[in-house]
Amino acid sequence: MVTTKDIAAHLQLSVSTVGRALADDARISEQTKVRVRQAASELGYVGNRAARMMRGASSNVVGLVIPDVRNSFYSTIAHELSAIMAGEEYQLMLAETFDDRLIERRHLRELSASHAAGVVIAPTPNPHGDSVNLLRGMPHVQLLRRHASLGGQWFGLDDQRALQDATAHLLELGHTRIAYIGASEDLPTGRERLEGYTQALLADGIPPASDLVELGPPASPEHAKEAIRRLLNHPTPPTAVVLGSVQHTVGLLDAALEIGIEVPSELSVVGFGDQSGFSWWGPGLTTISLPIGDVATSCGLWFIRRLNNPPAGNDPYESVSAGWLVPRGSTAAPRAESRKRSA
Amino acid sequence: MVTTKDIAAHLQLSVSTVGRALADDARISEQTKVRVRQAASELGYVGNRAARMMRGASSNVVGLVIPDVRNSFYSTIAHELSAIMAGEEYQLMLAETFDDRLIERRHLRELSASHAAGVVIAPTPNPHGDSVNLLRGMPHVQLLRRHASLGGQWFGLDDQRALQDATAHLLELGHTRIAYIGASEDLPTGRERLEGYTQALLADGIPPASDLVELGPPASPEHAKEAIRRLLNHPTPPTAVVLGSVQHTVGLLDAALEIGIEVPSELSVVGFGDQSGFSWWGPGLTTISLPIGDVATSCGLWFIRRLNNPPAGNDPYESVSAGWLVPRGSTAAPRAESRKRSA
DNA sequence: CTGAAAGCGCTAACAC
DNA sequence: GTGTTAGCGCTTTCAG
Repeated sequence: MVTTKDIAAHLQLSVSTVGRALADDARISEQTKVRVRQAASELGYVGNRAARMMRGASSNVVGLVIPDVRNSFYSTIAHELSAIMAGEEYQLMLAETFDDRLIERRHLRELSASHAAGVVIAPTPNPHGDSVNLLRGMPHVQLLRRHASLGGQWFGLDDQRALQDATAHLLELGHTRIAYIGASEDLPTGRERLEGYTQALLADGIPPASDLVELGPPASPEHAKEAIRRLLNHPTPPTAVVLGSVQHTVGLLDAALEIGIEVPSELSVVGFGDQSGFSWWGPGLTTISLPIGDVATSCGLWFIRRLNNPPAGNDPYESVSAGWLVPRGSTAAPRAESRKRSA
Repeated sequence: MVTTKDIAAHLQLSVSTVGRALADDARISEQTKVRVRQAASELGYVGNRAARMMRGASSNVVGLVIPDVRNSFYSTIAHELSAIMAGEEYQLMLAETFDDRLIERRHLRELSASHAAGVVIAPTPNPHGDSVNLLRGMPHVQLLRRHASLGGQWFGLDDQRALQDATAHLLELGHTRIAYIGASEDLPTGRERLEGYTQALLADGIPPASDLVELGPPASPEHAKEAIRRLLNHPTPPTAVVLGSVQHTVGLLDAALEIGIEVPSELSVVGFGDQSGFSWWGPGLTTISLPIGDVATSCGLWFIRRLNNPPAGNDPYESVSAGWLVPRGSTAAPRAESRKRSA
């Protein structure tokens, strides 16, 4: 291992001069700087981060704290951030929480103990008080999900508008009994999405019916499977359903094939997010496509800049990206019989 | 930050005694150890890893070097490893190579410079000499892919058998003109898979035809799209196709819908791997399901054990897991006309 | 059994 | 402009 000492000996200089030259200190002559830099690259000098960290510097590690990387939303995010970080000499630490606030806390402790340069986090529904404190001590930004206690820096989606558009699409087709299966309200995104669904109905003068709303854990396809069974056993079943999470969409698509629901004649379906395979399903899934990759990229670039030149204050910053409806075959006007029945 | 010095002061001991007690040194009395341990936990002492690293210790970081985490194979692996590592006080560093050996080298340099505890790697087709040397200096294990120069520790799939089984399934149905679209031969897994395909044909007395084999970059769905067009424009087109990579499978499924290929009547298809959505596609995709999660788990557990008690030698260790055929609707006997034509 | 002291590589105060 | 020195928290001689 080549150290500053080696360079100093090689050039008959003191370690401090070498250190200063490498740090581009104003007090060092240009000539010396050049000599030092050259010697450093010749000898293959690589700064010892452990030593720097002992002097209070932070590491080049950025933590990515997310529920589950198998979810295509989060693997896309991991990919985009990893690519950006690698280009900027940062390393990405992967930390999965499974929506468990204690696991989340453990990861944040670990990141804090290792003097992480920063944290990008999609928080659990209700982060632990310790987690809030730990994050206060590290530069961080929230992604997709947000929790007021974790500060005002956030990059996310317009969740309300996404569901509003999805629901409006079904209303335009003539549906009136529209069900919603989505993430529970303890998640901020869950609240927003439910609100979008509700608002769209109200805008059309349709009172939201609580027996058409099925909320559950966002990471569970099973919830959607059970929910759709319940909904279809209803005396006057819905003629359409809107999904409020990727995993619920996956669950519903599986269930529809298992049960043998006829889409769109028996039931129209609007999915959430657009991943490989949604276009293959049955007549093609009409869905809300969301620019996850772009959100992650913006977030990554913004965060890097912040890490490289830390701002004095901690001004809130929000970025909201909108999705768009991708019409495919899974939505159609309700059958006459259904319309009559629901009238 | 609580240090050993603080504990020493608190207990009227020297730092060395505290350090030794925490390291469970034999020379320290049991009583002192107990006192020290108690004080440590009371004061909330957390060892400073930077300081330890300066003394030559390695970090608790395990690098995961893979082509692209958006690929479901690799996101599954990232997930399983991350879960195992978190439980053992290790942290998982995500490093994507995009099958570029220079990016791979950069990641390995970074991991080496940060004294990573170890590396789990799915190597690029032909790793750089520097990468080989860097890995020699770190505990490591190869996953899925293997390269002889990177040592004999490897966890992977029985690639040859997977393709042999897939091809045999089509032969049993009566196909004789069976095409193969898969990863290029510079990838060890690519060679194995092609070999499996070839062997199955030979076992049935059918000479492999080079114009039915389409090799290309494994991460590119586009390659499969172009390949299937070429194959179908053939004067005597194949009646069936076997895929030799997940991305090629995705590409082919997309292309089949775009072009409007009738599956299985016009073309039988056997996919590679089984991910969410494959069962939705058309009549359901017959495919080779592969136990990626299990392979990753075994690999993770084995590697952790190795990190915790490093063995004297570096004996080779190989673990091969087999996949299995999942028959669905995308394969059927060839049409009489096809059979006649190819006869 | 325990303590004192040195040193890992780097940076920052303090000289000149 | 450059050199000297001290110290970050820990482990590890070397003394007792």
